Amino acid sequence: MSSLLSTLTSRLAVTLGIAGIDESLAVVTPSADPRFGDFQTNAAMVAAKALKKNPREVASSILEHLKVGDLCEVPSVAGAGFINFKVRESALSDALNVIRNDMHLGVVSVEKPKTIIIDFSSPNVAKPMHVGHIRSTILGDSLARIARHLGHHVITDNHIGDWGTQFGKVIYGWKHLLNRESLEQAPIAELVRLYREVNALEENDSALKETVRHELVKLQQGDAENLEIWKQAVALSWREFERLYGLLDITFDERLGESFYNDALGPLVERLLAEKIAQLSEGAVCIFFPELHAMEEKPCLIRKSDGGFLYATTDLATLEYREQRWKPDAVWYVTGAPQQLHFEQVFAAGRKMGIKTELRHIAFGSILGEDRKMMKTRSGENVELGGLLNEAIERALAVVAEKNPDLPKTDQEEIARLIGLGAVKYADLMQHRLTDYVFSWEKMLSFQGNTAPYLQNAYVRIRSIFRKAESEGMGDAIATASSSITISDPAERALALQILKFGEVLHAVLEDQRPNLLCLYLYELADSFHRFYEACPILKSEGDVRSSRLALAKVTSEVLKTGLSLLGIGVPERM
RNA sequence: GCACCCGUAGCUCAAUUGGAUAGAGCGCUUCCCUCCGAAGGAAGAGGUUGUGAGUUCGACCCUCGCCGGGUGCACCA
Repeated sequence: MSSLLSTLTSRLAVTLGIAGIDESLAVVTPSADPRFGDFQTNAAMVAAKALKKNPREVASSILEHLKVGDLCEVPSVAGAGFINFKVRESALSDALNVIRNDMHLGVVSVEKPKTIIIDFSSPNVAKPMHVGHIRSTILGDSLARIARHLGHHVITDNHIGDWGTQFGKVIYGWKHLLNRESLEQAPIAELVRLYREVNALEENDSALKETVRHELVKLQQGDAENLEIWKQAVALSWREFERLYGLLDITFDERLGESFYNDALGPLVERLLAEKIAQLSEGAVCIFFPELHAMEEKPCLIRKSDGGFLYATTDLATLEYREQRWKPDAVWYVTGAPQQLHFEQVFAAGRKMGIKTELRHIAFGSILGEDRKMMKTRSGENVELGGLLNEAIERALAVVAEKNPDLPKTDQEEIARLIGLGAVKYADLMQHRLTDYVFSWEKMLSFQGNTAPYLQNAYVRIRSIFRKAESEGMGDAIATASSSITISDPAERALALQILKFGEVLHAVLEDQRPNLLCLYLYELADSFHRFYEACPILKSEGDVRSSRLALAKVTSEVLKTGLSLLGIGVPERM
């Protein structure tokens, strides 16, 4: 079923073809200002440039052949050569009635589904997840949800840091300083304690330093005891990670950490050397990019002079594994902007290895504290994610308890969970991902403005209308609300047009991996609804008008719920 | 030094292939609850989009030069 916009676009394309103009110029967009109609196309102006003709004349000649009378009022040429469309109310009603009965709410799946691997979150074992992981985790999850919703085949992979030099200290600490009880209660905290204590002891004790290093070497060589300790540390860390992912409602298809690729690193380096893709330089093995001007002096190191491997080595082995196992069309890495150079190197190296897959670094900015510096605790440490989420829920609970004290405690807690977690996620996703943003409890938990609670509340309010309708015996009105939507009032019209945009916005989000566009859309949808709600009485109207308005409210609530779910945010029925 | 990212209202941020008079929220000034949830709505003040050129019918967006902030740059991840 084609949407209003896509119908207009295809009609325009046909007309352009007749006029001898490139059909790819047939782009129709929602108008920026209602005074210019509902939709517009700039095709005439773009075409005029290529043809070296007067834009307005081109626009006029396009209109001579364009047949859209069934959908719009007579299109007009305006300004420098814009063509404006004002949709007929009947066409608007028709389009909305189609969407209302469409379980995908007007969202059309992509024509050619891709296999997309999304690599995100990636915490380090034996360390707590902290604010630094928030954006990767939330952004990656949302992109995965949206890509799936549009019909892509998505594989989410949590490439955790489960192998590294920190294990020398952890293992030594485990053997000599372990507190079993603490380990049971708060495993990661105990592992961190071990790491720190050994680190401090090492400072002035070179003999100990050597012992600790030896523990790491034993682990790398496969020593049974050390391997067992390592396995337990990984398992215990996972236990805590999963608890957080469960709270956030985030799941992964794969959890292939760095250690999974250990055995592949040596052979990979040897092969790249043999194939002359890599070479020895100052004792290390590097891949050089003399053909890439910006990276002439930025080689990718894949083996240290002491024989150890690096981050890039694991990434290349991982990439190769993914290529062989899934043959993906794209691999997306959701990590911070500072890692840009690293990924440019890995991608360039990958291309030298013959990998054609679309590789994208989905970079994002930092979360700042109120002081506009990287967010830290007062003592200068990373803010732990678990504590942050708990605080969000507690703060939300305080608000819910105050605004709605009559609700049962368990309901309040459930609502607070949805609001608190939604607030944290939304505050992150609503920002353009590349900009740094200032973390503010007050702003994200406010019920006013562009926040998750505001959107959740818009949904709740609609649900409340339906509860009221039922309690007042308007069951028949609800039943007939599925019969037909009729648009007449300007506020209804604005809401209807906004609802119809849902089908387009998700594609735009995925184009640049920017969920903030979906946030903006949902905020504008809630805004349109509130204006409609003010201007158009629903339950106080009667007959067809009432059932039409109920239906309009219903679709709005469904789009809100679906849209929020694609951001990983749930909605309560009341709050 | 080189590379990348960012400079938009007092503050926090948007702006749909380069489109029409650059939009929201917070804060500030006024209004609107005998009326479906005021957790809302209506109206107002607030801008040389860091800066100087260039390309274009048209530039927050593209090109070049400056200024300011952030990040990264051979054996950490």
